[in-house]
Amino acid sequence: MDYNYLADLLFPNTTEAPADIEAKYPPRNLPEGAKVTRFAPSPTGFVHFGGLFPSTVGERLAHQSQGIFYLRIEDTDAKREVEGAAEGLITTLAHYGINFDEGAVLGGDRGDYGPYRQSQRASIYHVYAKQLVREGKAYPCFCTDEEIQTLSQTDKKAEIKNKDWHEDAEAARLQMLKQREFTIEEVEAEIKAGHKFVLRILADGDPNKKVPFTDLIKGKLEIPENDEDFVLLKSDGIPTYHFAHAVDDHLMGTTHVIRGEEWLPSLAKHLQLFRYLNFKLPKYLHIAQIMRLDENGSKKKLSKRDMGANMNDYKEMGYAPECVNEYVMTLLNSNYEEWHAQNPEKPYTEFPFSIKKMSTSGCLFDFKKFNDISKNVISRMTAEQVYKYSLEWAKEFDAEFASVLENDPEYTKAILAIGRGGKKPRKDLATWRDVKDYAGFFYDKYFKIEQPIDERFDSSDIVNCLNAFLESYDCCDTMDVWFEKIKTISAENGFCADTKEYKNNPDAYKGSVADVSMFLRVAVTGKLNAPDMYSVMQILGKDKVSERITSMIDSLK
RNA sequence: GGCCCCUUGGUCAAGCGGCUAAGACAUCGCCCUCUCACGGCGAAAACGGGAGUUCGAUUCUCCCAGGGGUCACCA
Repeated sequence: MDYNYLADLLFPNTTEAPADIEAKYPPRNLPEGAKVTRFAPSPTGFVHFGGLFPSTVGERLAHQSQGIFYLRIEDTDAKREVEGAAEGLITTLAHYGINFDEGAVLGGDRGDYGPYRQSQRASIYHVYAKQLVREGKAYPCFCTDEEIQTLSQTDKKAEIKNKDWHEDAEAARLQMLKQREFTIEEVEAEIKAGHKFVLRILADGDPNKKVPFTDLIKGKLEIPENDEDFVLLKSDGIPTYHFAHAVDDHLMGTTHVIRGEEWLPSLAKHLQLFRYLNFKLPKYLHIAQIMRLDENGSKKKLSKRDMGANMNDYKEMGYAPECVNEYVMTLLNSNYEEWHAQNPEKPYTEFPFSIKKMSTSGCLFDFKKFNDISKNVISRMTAEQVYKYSLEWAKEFDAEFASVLENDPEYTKAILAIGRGGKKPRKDLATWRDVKDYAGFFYDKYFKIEQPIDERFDSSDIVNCLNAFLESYDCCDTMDVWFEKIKTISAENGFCADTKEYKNNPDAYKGSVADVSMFLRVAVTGKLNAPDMYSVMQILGKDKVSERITSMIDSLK
């Protein structure tokens, strides 16, 4: 077989040699040990939670080593591509602080190792494809899609759990193997007839032979050699993931390939390809998948459509991006939480991220844990920050609330400052959406009696206590004086002023000072639970406090 | 079904041949307390099973089981 002739037949317009391409992609001038990593999504939708892991790892590894982190768009499948998805991915990633040194950015590409969109690199792949044909390592296959589908029954594979499937697949493989035997004349005839072909690798592996391989996360693995003549170039001349991965990561100088562990089964193909192409193999990090629980209680890979998968949803739910980062970091490096506890003020980017600390097994997404982290992050913010972020959120998702918030910024900030800034800050907010529930009662627009006063109390007693409070209330009182007055009112109306005493002897009283406080709380906030009443009243102001208490009294008469 | 990966409390996980097997979240008590939140103290809760190596296995090896992933001209 004259492979050179075959190569020219298949790629008549490809004139460059691999060496010509290599010259355009010189080694990067980086310090010793610098890592070059990339995030390489296909533009088929949004960034999902699972995608945040490899991108965060890549970003950390590169920037921690003064390396390069770039974005490559794997748009090799026009059928699945979603209009505007690439731009959406870039925007979302930026929202989570994932910034790229090179690659696809809004409005074009940046960097000397592009193009960074695979659809624009067809001619480059063809150079290497042609080279493989010349060396007898790849061959054209003229089988149609339908033929292969029928043979392998892939559309029925869900039902075929037994050996049938295996046999069908084997039959398909043998059929395809025949393609290996085509003569030059036959290929020439097919080409002349205008038939399309896919380019397949001529696999030389024996799956019974295992090659040792070390993954930086998984450790030592045994990979069976590849014997599948997988597709390099689709019939439209665009490469498959496998081929594009090898060519691009080689040319772009990727030192560490970071991807999900679902790629492990096809690693054998990649090892073979790098060997065929004579490329230096990069290091690999196969990250364990994020899981979710299905309705039967078993773990499944978290995928699109799943609750919590779409990162754009987090914005709407009101989660701050730094909360998401924190959670991702705790899952990525188990010692992150400890470090953060010791360095509460430092951003996560100062944490010494370590590959060794990455888990080998998939974890479940835990909203409870995530919310806890979120509460901690927000509790450390200033009232000013909380105001800014919650207003930003409200402007986008709750315009009415936004206008209420910014109607009197100082008032809102005073509210948000309650219990904030001390050693033991309140942790009421996990999301910006929570602000409305937490502090809505401060605004007349949202104030209503949500939880009534316990029915076991006599309304005349309640009215008496509230009236007594109104008479004695002085907004200039200190907290101590304020509370002493409530105690006095309690005692005068048959409620125990001392809660301990009340506990010891509950039958001697109508209730305790805690109950009297509850009357006030419901009257003023409409709720059974609220932040410190003294602070609430201070911020609300005497007029508003009086108005609400009076209103409660009227409703009880 | 073949192949590959994974397996410590409900969840995330320390551990890397000898420990009363950390810690965090969640749960449940108690304390603090005007409620809630915070904070403090405490409780309950785990090495999937079986062989082997070894004086000694959560830790090393093998087998099994369970879970997950993958088997496209998708990535």
